[in-house]
Amino acid sequence: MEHPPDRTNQTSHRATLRTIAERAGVHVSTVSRVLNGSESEGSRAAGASTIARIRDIAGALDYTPDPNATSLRTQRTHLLGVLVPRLSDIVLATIYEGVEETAALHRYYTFVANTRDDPAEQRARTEMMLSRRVDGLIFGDARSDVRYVDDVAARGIPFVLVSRHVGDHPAVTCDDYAGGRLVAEHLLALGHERVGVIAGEPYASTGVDRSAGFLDRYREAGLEVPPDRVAHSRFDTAGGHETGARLLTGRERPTALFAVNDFAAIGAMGAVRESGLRVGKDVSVVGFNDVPLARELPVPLTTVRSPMHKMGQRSVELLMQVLAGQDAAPERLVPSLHARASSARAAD
Amino acid sequence: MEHPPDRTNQTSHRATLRTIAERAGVHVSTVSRVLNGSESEGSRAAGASTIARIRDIAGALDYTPDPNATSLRTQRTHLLGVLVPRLSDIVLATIYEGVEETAALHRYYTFVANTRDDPAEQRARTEMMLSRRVDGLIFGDARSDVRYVDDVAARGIPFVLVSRHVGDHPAVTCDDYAGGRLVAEHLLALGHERVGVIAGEPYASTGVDRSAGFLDRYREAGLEVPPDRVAHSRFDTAGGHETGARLLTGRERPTALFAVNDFAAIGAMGAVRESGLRVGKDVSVVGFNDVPLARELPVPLTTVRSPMHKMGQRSVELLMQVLAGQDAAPERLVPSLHARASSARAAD
DNA sequence: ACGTTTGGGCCAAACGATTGGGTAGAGTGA
DNA sequence: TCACTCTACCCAATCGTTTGGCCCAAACGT
Repeated sequence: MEHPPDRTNQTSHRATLRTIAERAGVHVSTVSRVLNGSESEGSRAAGASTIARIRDIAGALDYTPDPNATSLRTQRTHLLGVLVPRLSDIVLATIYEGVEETAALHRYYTFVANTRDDPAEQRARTEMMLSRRVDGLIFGDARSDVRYVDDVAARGIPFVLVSRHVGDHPAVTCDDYAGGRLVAEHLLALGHERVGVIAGEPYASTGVDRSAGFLDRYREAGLEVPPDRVAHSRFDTAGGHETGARLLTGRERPTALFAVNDFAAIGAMGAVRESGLRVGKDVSVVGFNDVPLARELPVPLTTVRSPMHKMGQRSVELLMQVLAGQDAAPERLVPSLHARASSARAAD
Repeated sequence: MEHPPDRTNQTSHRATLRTIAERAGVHVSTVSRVLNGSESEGSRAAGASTIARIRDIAGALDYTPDPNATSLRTQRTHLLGVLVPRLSDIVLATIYEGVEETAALHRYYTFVANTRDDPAEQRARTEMMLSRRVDGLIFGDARSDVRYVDDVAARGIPFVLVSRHVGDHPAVTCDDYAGGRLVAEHLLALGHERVGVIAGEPYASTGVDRSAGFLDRYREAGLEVPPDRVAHSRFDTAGGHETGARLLTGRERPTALFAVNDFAAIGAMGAVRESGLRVGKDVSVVGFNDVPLARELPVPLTTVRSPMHKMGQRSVELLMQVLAGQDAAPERLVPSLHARASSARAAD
């Protein structure tokens, strides 16, 4: 089972334009024009029979152009860089699925890298991507405090944001503010007056907007949520657990918790259980994103569905516009609330 | 906020070997040799002062070599292709995190694509990767029924498998068989005699090995699990739910369910609840992988931890060996069981 | 019959880096 | 002094494509 030390047979009989040109008895530039499609170019380059011959030969040899040679010549790589906090977060993974799929449709390939929301990593990974000469970037990890993307913009590098927005760079997000309001609406309708918010990281527009929408709606209902019932947190289960536990220990225990992320919500459910309370009976819990397992939990989770896959798609399409030199308006996609057993009428 | 229609300023003053050569007053080949490190080459190419001068200039211009030009010349891209069933599966996402991280360490970049376990997609995506001239491939989606990887091997393309194994291609997996035995051991110790297995897809070695280990251990204990208590399933929550529900409706209801995947286990928990039973009281549920949220669930899930991140790492290292022409032995990493509230002593 | 178009190509210069050969001059040994 | 070896470079081909020109012959208009 020794592997061949060199890959000669892999590369040696890879067809190139030259191979085809020789076989067809025409010049390599003719082959290039014919194969490059663009109809008009092709048919101006050769007669119908020559075109057919070239196409046949290319097919038989299953020729694929060498992307390195192409990129070298054209100075565009058809490569996109995607930065996310972490891919093991289902939300980002799903967004990325949309990105990858759509990019492939446009014959683009994507690199993706985790930055852990760490500004140094963000910077480093971006430079790595640029050194690979990507045509454009998609940031899923924009921070409102460390505005690295401003620098990137200043350098004239084409990019879009996804999931989070910052400044007025082109971005595709969920309408998080509206989503937050939906949750408030829901909990108000169920009669919850004392509520807590697990608000996520302060530098991410997702958490910030969701909380803002929620708090605004409560304020409009005449029920200002006091600051000690709004706590920042990490976006994962552990973060939700801690923060949830903290919110539950106040003098007046809230009857409902809104976590700006499903995983934080699951953590919060853990905290509720640990306090000897029942989710959906003693304390309602609402999440955000509607990840697939939300509905499968022992107590199914009420949550706001955000169109993650679609956000990925749209972000690529937006980037295509930017690459074409058009300018691109921010987009916010509309969320919808899905009520399940984790939220119920207030008990008190 | 118009974007510049062309990216002249992005590319125009990108330093090349020539820029540096001119500034330094030497030939471009000299610059190449100096910058290419390799010590011996470098110092044979130029005198100490020239070397310093070149290095300085390159630094000042922050030169990075054009990977397309390099690849065109050297016929190697420093690119790796990674195929997974889907990235929104935390397990694969975590493996990929390990891959990406380790690849970056070796100055390789990775493309990743979802194949949904669909043979046609697998084939198509592989060809896409190859048309991008990747140096090697990592398959996280090998199927034991449609042996596409055999073809890939036959073409002499360097690759390794991760997560699943098939044939005797180089693979990095968890010792799934041992993991299955661990679960059996655990449930036997708790006195469970009637057990059901949610066995995953029949074409994935993960599920197959985990079930086999489990069933073998039960058999050794003199408790053969009847075939109607072993059911294939998809790996996601929905799959676990369905299959769990089916297993629970047999005449003699099992007192424990082993799902070969945490998400299937969560689905099974949903099914248990739906049958009016309590997880960890009436029915024990055990999963596999120990994804982070397993311990945060309302009823924390007993599960087997598989070193997902590490599998990703090791797979890259194995591929590096293959690329170096050495041959590479399969690896199986050892799993460990983590008992939590979802499994308890048998009730009957 | 003669200029002009057009169909059907060919030519060659890039793109940026690598690498197997030179080669001029300085130093060395005999 | 001569042959020789280093040292420190330079030369040029090459990887596979793209693309602005150029060119020849046939057809066409008048």
